[in-house]
Amino acid sequence: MALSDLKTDGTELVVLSVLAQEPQYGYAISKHVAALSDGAWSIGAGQLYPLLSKLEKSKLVSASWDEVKADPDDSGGGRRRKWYRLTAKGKQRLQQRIEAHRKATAVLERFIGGADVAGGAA
Amino acid sequence: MALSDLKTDGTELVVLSVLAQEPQYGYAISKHVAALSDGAWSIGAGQLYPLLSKLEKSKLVSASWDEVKADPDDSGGGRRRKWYRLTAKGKQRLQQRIEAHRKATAVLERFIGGADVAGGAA
DNA sequence: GTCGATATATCTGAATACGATATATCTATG
DNA sequence: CATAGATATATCGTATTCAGATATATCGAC
Repeated sequence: MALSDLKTDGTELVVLSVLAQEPQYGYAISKHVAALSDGAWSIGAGQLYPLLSKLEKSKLVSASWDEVKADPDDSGGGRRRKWYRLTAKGKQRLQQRIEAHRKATAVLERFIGGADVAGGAA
Repeated sequence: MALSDLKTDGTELVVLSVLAQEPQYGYAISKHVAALSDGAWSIGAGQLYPLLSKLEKSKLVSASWDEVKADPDDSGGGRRRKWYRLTAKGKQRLQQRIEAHRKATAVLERFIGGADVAGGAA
């Protein structure tokens, strides 16, 4: 496993978690991540869209375009948003990721615990 | 921060933690990691030695060769081993990494907590 | 009508991971 | 003695991944 669980795409875990609460479009996901992490984390467009595309291909999320026509008089079409929602398969994957993360964190605590002489925690 | 703290070199954190307990040589570190993680994790030579070299250059660890002569009486000795020990700077770095990891884990729980509807909790 | 925010998407240079490879010593077995 | 496997350190090469830069287009504010 080569320590992979410590980093097995934290971005994927976060995005799946966000989508587990409600369907979102890409830009909103990135804003949501920044907000919920108090600005500590950010997902750039260069990571988000390839990831969403990958998730869609592997059937973990389903996607559909929402054509927003704000007003019938509006000559233009409207801003296009692509909405993503978790599939049943995606929910399974999310639970797997959560379990793997918690297990990896527990193992890591064995290492950290023995070394954390200044932190105070036992 | 781009979600980096979730994975900011878990290998480095683990290696520093191992060295925080007592000086070790490379091969022993890799065996120790496998043992303490119940075989869940492994650090290949291709990752370990470049990492140790990097840590040494940045003064987080100090290293010295243990030249054991091929003494017939000295069973188990005679092979060249390079011993690594944490420097004061390395201990500081380790504490920083531990804090960053715990903080990142706490933030991640905000995301996971809202999504973990099927897990043991709920 | 220009600027910044919204919105999706790809490209690219840099860093990293991990297995494979190389060298050499020690131990166990035939 | 020969051979193989474990110990021990170290580099290489390919593949993946990152994160910023770039591209396109709409919308609201001034």
